[in-house]
Amino acid sequence: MLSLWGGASLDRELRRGTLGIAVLIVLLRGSTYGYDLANTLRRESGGIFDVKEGTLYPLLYRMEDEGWLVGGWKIPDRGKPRRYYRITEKGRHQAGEQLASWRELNAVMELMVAGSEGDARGAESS
Amino acid sequence: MLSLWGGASLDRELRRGTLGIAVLIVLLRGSTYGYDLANTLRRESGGIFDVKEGTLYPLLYRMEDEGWLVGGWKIPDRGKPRRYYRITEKGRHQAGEQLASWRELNAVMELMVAGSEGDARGAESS
DNA sequence: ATATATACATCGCTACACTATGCTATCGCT
DNA sequence: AGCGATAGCATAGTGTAGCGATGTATATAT
Repeated sequence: MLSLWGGASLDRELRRGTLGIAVLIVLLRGSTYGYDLANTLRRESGGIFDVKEGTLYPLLYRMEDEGWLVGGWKIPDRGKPRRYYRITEKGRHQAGEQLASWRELNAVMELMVAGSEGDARGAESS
Repeated sequence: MLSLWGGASLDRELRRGTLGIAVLIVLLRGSTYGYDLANTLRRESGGIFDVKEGTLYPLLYRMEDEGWLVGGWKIPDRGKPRRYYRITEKGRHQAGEQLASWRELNAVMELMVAGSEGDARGAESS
């Protein structure tokens, strides 16, 4: 693994917090379970969200505690029991809020970039 | 000041990592010191980046360790000594990389949102 | 039989943001 | 002269999240 950000496509730090939004967004489409959620995230993000069990399950528990999701067991005809998560009204609201925050943050970042573009050089006013 | 995220301080997570990019971006304009950097970030972000000393200084130390910044003391005619940070070539490169990653992540997020927009309702296929 | 995929759970490590605190220097006010 | 506010850097302590590792268990493919 990389120490801070050196390589890799996208790093821990960048994904932080964002993963939560992504989970809510996917759950807006309908209820699903952890394993499937992980695969969906991995597939649709082109591998950027390569979420581990040790990350995803605790995240889902926290979201359930917050009341954004409700989980329930389903026993399929064959295979292991799955815990399906459905987004609540509160969670739906959160998804909207967090997405708005994300976009605002994005706008702020781009503004700051624009403010730096002109004088990127000529910095050493020592 | 943008209070979103259910009050419970989840925007912390969202800022994580992003703050690092923001610091690099501001330093692209020229060298500056911690206190001023904090104010610049707060002002230009409209309060989103309300960075605390306990966050900023360790972050600057880490970046210096990584070789993205070089710090040096300057004694002003009046006032306390300031530690000015200048971005290195390596840091400049990092800024570009991280910004590209940030934009890629942003694009992925918007794609997933678009994929959820149609069936945001009608989810409860319990 | 054995490997792989499915599926959930949790311990333990590490990193990091944040609070709180401490220190010193200067400025403005009275 | 006294005092609070602001400037400016530093760090110990706390809480929490990501994630690797590991465990459990079933189904399918080779």
